[in-house]
This record gives sequence, structure tokens and C-alpha cells, in this order.
Amino acid sequence: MSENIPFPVGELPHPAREELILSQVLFALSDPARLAIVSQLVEGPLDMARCYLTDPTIAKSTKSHLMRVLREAGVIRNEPKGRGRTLSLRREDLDYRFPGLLDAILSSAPSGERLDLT
Amino acid sequence: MSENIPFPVGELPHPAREELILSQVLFALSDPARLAIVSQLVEGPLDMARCYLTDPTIAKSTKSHLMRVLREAGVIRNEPKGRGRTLSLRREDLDYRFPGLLDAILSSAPSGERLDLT
DNA sequence: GAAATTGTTCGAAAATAATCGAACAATAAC
DNA sequence: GTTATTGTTCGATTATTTTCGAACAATTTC
Repeated sequence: MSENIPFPVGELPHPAREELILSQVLFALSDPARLAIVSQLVEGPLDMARCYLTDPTIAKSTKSHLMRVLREAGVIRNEPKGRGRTLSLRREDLDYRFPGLLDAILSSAPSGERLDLT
Repeated sequence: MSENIPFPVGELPHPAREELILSQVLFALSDPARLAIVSQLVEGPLDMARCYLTDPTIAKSTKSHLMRVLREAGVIRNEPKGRGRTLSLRREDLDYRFPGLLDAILSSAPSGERLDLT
């Protein structure tokens, strides 16, 4: 009985580069847990299972929600990969729309939220 | 009957430069109305009465609250001046703590929220 | 000093956002 | 095919934010 097919859960919707809204990006990055996620993605794409949260007691549905906020703001990409997901930073799009913003934020981020950039 | 003297309302508390927290700043700037206020302050200090909101129907207590969020995040200064208040951007402190951040945000802000910078 | 101006604080109501567990979906492993 | 793994969605709950009007405070103007 397939009624109410909401979404095929596989490919998720991502805003186009031109649709990114500054306020939404700032809001997404204004949460320490979300910013910490972004910091982990600076080095490159990451399997979601290998993307750790500052608070390990958080429910997986909450983790999923954090990713959703980042994705809907256009900060990260979330793609199916095997039985899991690959997360990646939309650096080009962010730099194109908001030049210097990501760098400024990442270089100001608390050290606990920043990886080694040497 | 002076009980419960909460605050002399005059000088309001401002966080010190070292106390500014990135997440709080980003959150404060993630609201379009608040960002618009900040954009008006780029040109210099402004009497609060001359600081306009995008939505003119907003209550004065709400306007006051918007200013409070910006002040408590350390984005603006709010000082008594005559019977009103003078608002100013804490640019030096922000630039010191979060280099490039304010510029990146302001130059990416929607045109309706940005003044002429020529 | 009385009235007008400007803006803060307080308390309550409304709107948003965060969080969780349970149910579901998709792939992988067996 | 069955089970395990990984992560999304849904619905409910809680927490945080926003908004407002009323009351109050400080200053200016009269």
C-alpha cells in the first residue's frame, strides 16, 4: 500500500548555489555542534558514521537533524554512499556567494572545533 | 520602597572584547532585522531613534530586544545620550577577535540591508 | 514641577527550534 | 531471503526566541 510517498530517501534536496541565503548560513553555523561538524569537513568529505559530535550522547535522529539544518542552508552536501552517507562542505558555492565568510568563521572557530590545518 | 533594584538603566552591561563568543555573534547576525541594524551602523554611531527597522510596525520593546541581543553578543555598543541612546558598531573588537568576519558578512549582506559604501 | 520623549524591563503569549524514541528505508553481509 | 548497519522521517515534548503591551526610568522641554 504505497500511499503518501514522502521522499525516496536517497537523494535529498539541496538548495542551488544561487538560492543560498546569508541569514540561513549564519544561523546554521551559529550552533557550536554544527560548526564543529563543518570544521571536520574542511579536510574533505567524510562518511557520516565517521563524523563525530562533541556530545556523544546525542540521539541519531538529532544528529540527522543537525545535518539537515546544514544541508538546507547549503553549507554541506549529503549524498548516499553504500549503506551510509557522505558529507561534504560546499566550499566553492559558499565562497562564490559569500567570499571570505567561511574562512573567517573557520579561522575564528574555537580550537576544539578546528582541525589541524598545517 | 526601593526593593529589587534590578539595574539603574543607564549604563548597560557589555561583554569585554575577550569574552566575545563566535557562536553568539553569528547568531546575533543571523537575523535579517538585526543584520540590517548593523549595516546602518557601519557608517558610524547612530541615535537609536534614527535607527530604522525594515518592519516599521514593530513594537518599541521588540526593537529594544533586538538591540539587546546585538549588545549581549558584543556586536554593538549601546550608551545613554541625552534622553535617548547612541548605538555603535564594535568594529575594532570584532575585527580583533574575528578578523575578516564582519567585512565578509557585510559585503555579502542583501542590498536592502547594506548602505552605500562608496 | 508637569508633560513629553525615548527606551528599558517585566510578564505573558506565540512562534521556532532542539531533542528524543519509534518506525521506516536502503544497502550490505550473511 | 534474513539479519545487521546506517541514517531519515514522523510525532510528541521540551527549550529557546520572538513579540507585545504595560509599567517604569531618565532626560528634556515647557
